[in-house]
Order: sequence, then structure tokens, then C-alpha cells
Amino acid sequence: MTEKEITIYDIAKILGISPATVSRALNDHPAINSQTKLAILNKAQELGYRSNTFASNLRRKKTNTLGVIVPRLNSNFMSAVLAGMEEVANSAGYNLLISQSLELEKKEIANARTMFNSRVDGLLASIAYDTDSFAHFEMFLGKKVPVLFFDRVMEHPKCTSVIIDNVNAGYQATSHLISEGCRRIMHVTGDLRRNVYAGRLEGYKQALQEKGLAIDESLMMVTDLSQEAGRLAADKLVSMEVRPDGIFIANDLCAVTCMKALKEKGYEIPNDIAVVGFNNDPVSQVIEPNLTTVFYPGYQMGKVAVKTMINQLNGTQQREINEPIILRSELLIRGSSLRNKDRLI
Amino acid sequence: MTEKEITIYDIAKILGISPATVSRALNDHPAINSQTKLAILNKAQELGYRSNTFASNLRRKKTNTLGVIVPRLNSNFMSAVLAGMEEVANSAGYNLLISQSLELEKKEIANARTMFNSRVDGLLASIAYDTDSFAHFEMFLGKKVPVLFFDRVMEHPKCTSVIIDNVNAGYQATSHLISEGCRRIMHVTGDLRRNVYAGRLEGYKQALQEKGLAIDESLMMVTDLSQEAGRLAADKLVSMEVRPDGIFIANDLCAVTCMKALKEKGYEIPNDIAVVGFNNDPVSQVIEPNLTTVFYPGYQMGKVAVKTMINQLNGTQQREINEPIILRSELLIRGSSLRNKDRLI
DNA sequence: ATTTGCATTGCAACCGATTGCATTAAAAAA
DNA sequence: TTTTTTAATGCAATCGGTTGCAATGCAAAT
Repeated sequence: MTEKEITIYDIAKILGISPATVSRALNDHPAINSQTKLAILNKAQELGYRSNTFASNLRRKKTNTLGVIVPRLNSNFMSAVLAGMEEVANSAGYNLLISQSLELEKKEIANARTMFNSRVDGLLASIAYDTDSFAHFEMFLGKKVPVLFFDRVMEHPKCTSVIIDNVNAGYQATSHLISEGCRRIMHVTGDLRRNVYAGRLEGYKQALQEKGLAIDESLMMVTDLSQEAGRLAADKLVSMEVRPDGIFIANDLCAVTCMKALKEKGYEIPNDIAVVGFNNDPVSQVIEPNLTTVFYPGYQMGKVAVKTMINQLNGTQQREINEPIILRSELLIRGSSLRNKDRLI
Repeated sequence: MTEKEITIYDIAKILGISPATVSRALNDHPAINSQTKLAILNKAQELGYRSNTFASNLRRKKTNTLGVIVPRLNSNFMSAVLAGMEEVANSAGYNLLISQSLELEKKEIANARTMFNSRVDGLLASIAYDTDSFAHFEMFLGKKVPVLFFDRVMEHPKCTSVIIDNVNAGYQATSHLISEGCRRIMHVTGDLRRNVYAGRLEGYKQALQEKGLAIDESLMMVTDLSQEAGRLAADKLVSMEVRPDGIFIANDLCAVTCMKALKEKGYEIPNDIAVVGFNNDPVSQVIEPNLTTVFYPGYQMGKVAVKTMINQLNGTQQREINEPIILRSELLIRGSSLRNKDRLI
């Protein structure tokens, strides 16, 4: 019944006109008479015609598809980003081809290759923990396919980045701890090859330096920011001769797990140890005391990333391409770090 | 430089052979001499050839793409499902086209149409709160494109479903509360047109009935399961003349918010009110006391859904198609409902 | 009456890979 | 040596839109 696919040739034959006219009518070409256009549209509707994207793509050399590579799909932050991306892409007529690297450069490269072969019009990527190579992105640039990085970015003169100011965020977080009276602040972070972690560390150091506190390598811990890492951080913290009085962890879930471990060991938060996390994950408002954290505009980041990409594809984008787009993050002060309760508004 | 796209014609010309041979070689066709094959593969590599998917799809009438429609991308459960889907799809050479309905039938229909026009080989869907129509799925079946539902499903003789046994899960949850001494159990759920919520409610009723407890309509609350709904549930609970002593909420985030509200109002959990949630969201292990919940195998559900779909596409699938695939869920008993502490192993 | 201009529509060559059906050459059988 | 079989490759049509250029028809201008 609805079985056979209808083509513009079928419509053309029935209406006794040429396929070219049908094609133009369906694309709302101005040169087509509005009567004709209407007749064609009606007939198409009636027959259940659907455009064959492949034929169209083949001819136009355009796919209307954007590739997205993320480290993990199942993270609160990433799903917010994707939700934002999907919304903008969808309303602009673009499809999203999504894949995850599982934090492995190897898989990231494989995914990039797939996207490349699928001929996405543009690529949006947030890179894995252990990625060093740029080659798998270079191939896109070679074919003039724009590549945009978000959150975890790579510096490249031809690639736009959408990020937050990690240095500043790290600085804010650390300054806050200092102003709450912390003098020995531990920092738990991820792979320092990644801008997000390197930046936060940098901000952490800046704040210490500015306030005249010593920068102590033994207080920094590079981990994978998993929940397990949170437990290890707690272990390390309590085993130190001179116990830290504050800790800044670059991920909320990790921070929350650390808090749980500390509480189990009998420490009081924030009085014994003040804690600051990162991301504003839902768990940050469930743990007690609520976790002070950096709000990370995931949803907005997704929207901005796709909007920027589409502008670039349309040639609308005029701005200096290598200038990163920086979104506003914000330190949300909650109980886990607030020692002078009366200071809360 | 790498600018121009290489086609099989280019390779054919350079090697002085026909494009047909090149095509066959690249697809590892058995009739091609292995020497020739090797030469072609090398040359293709050397020239940076990449297959044009559109030309191929156009000719083969196959897209190697699966469409996925979910209510929301930014939920812990959904991102787990998607992660599972992506893994299986990717390793089977399929791409995923993902979109979200934002719980609106209208957008779900629009998304389905896009997928339809993109000619996905199969559609995987979990339906929105307010979807009534089946028409937007019917069109796929008309073109013999398989449709598979997961989690939130619609019954249809031609569609496979991948679900958990919601009735049983609801039954387990409620029975557990009863066995902990609850006699007046409230139930907060979502739109009852959706199997997941209808099922859990059904199980809730079964358990009550079996234990000789009255089924009281005023104890059931249909909501959107948002965090706000959790607060409202707490309000309603405390305002009742005869206060409930247990509450079963069909979503963890909602349940956790409800718990927070109850705690603020001075109620003790689980002694005053025992709470059971649903989904095993990370927050369930952060709230205190930890939330008893139903483990929901999202990751596995995603994997099974795509695996099933691919088998069906390959014609491998023999089983009765309208028999739903039921995954195992599990009640995870934690502090929020455990009154007889010594019973914990 | 002739020319010019504009609005519509059609022709036909693409886009790049796939595949049924020859064809050719070389090896095996007669 | 001739015929049959087998292996390897080529021919050419096909998938369904798109688009530069030409053609047509009719109204307005000369």
C-alpha cells in the first residue's frame, strides 16, 4: 500500500510536468508559479511523498548533520549540553550524530573517522582524558569542515572553543575557601593535559599566591575524578601529618563521595574541613551540608556551541574564529564551605 | 591539498581498471583478486579516499542509521540508556540520530517525521508524557521500518518492547514498605497513560490488596514527578488528617526532594515515614538516610534495545515480535525504609 | 507590427557507488 | 589441440534530486 516510495518523477508524470519543476516547487523556488507550486505540494502530500535525503545530499554535497563527540553520555553535565545542542540543531533543521569516546583517545579517533566518513557538515567535540593527537581533527579541517570544541578543548588557530573561565572559577573557589579561614587547601583534579583541570589548578595556585599561602605540591592530587577517587582523597587527607582544613574538588560527584567518606571518619564539614566542588550537579543539593560548587552552564553551552557552528556554516560568523567564547560560571556558596553562617544572606 | 574528494573513479583511472572493480575491492568482494584488492586498498589509503555514504545509501536504500526519540536527554536514566545504545550501535556499524520530545507529543511527532525523512533503518522510542496518537509511528511500519519501544512503550502487535516488570517492581516496593510496618502508604506517580506509571500503581494496589490493606484513592497522587512535585507531595502528606507512614514515589529525584522537605518539617525517616523511590539515581545514595529504590538497568536496556533492533534488521530475529523483552529490576533496600535495622545483613 | 522583457518551465548533465549480466583470459579437462 | 570450467574484470544502467542554461509563451514597449 504505502509500500513503494514516491519520487519527484512519479509526481511529475502524474501532473504532466518535468521533475525539475517538481523539485523546485518542493524547495519553494521563487521562479515557480504559485498555482503550480500548490498543485505539486498537494499531490506530494496526497501520495505520501518524502524527499530522499541521500539523493539530495549527494547532489548538494551537504548533509545537514552535525557530529558530536563527548567523553561520556551518562553524565549530568553532558546530558544537559546535549539537550541544549539538540534543541538548537533541531529547530535549525540539523540532525545530530552523537557518539562517546569513553575517555579513550583510541575510541575518539575511531568516532571521528566515522563522523568524517558520514560527512558531517561540522564537528563538535569535547575531548577525552588521554587525547594527545590532533590528527583526527586535522582531517576535517583539510576538507574545510569546521571543528568546534566545547568544555574540554584543544587550542588550534582554526577551531572555535566554547568554554568557561576555568582559571577564574578555580580562583573564585579557592579564594572563597581562604576567606572562610582555610589555610591549608587540598585540590583534587583530573588529567592536567585537559584545559579544564589545568585551568582550575592555575586559578587555585593564583589564589594561594595572592593571599600569601604556600603552594604545596603534596596538596594536589591528580585523579580520574571518579567516586573512588573521592574516597581516596578522603583517605589521603586524613592520613596527612598536617591535616588540610579545606578541599577543592573539580567534580561534584567525586566531592560528594569524599564528603561522605570524611563524615564517616568523624570529620565535621565545614568546620573541620570546608569543601568546594564543581558542576552544580543535583547531588550537590542533596548532600548535607549542601555542597558549595561552581555552576556550570551546560545547557547554555550546548546551545551556544551549535548556534556558533551553524552561523559558521552559513558564513554568518564574522568574528575572529580563534577567540574562544567564554560563558559565565558562578560560585554557588552553600553550607559545605560556609563557616561564618551569619554571612549568608 | 587534501581539498578535492577522491572517488572510486579517480582510483580506477590511476590504476587503469574499472570503477566496478574498485567498488568491489573496497567492499571486500570475493571475486576480486587479492593482488588487485591490495593495490586498490593501498591507493585508496594513499589518496585519502573516503566512501561517499550518500551515493552508497542512495543505491542500496539503506542508511545504517537508527533513530532514537527520548522524552529528555538530561536525565540520569536516559543518558545511561543512550550510552548503552551508542556502544552497541557503534560496534555494529550503525549511527544514532538522537532527538528529544521534551515530554510533548507535538514535538515527538515532529521528531518522528524528521527521522522518517532521514530514512532511518529503524526507530527506537520512549514516548512522552502526553502522547496519545500512534500515527507518527504507523508511518514507519507502512514502509516496513521496524519500530521498537523501550521503557515507556505503546502496545502494538508489530512493535517490540524492552521494559522492566513495572507491576512487579511496584509490588515489591510496596510489599517491602508493608513488611516494615507501614499501614498507610502514599503513592506518587506520573501520567497513568504511560505503562511505567500505570504498572507501578497496579503493583502498589496488588500489594495492598494482598496484605488486606485498603486502597485509598486519596493516597494516590498523579504528578509530573518533578522536584516541585516532591515538595508538593510532602505538603500534602503532612496536611492529611490521618498521616501516612510510608510513601512510594516513582522517581528518585522527586523522592529525594520530598525527603528533604519532610526532614525540614521535622519528620524522621524512616520512623515517622518510610520512603521508597525508583531508578537508583546517584542522589539516592547521597541523601540521608540513603534512599531505598528500584534499580533500573538503563545501560543494559539501551544495549538490549539496539541489539534487538539490529537482529531484526538482519532478519536474525526469529522470536515472536510482540512478546516484550523484560529486564530484571531489583529493589535495593536502604535506610530510608528500613525500620528494623537488625534485619539488614 | 516588431522587438524587448519577464515569468515559467524543461532539458540534460551531474553527484558517486552498486550490481546483474557480459566478457576475457587463463587453467583444467577432454 | 580443442573444449570446458573457473577466476577476474568490465559495461552500463540505476538510485532520486539538483541546477545551469536554453526554450517557450505572453505582455509591454517601441
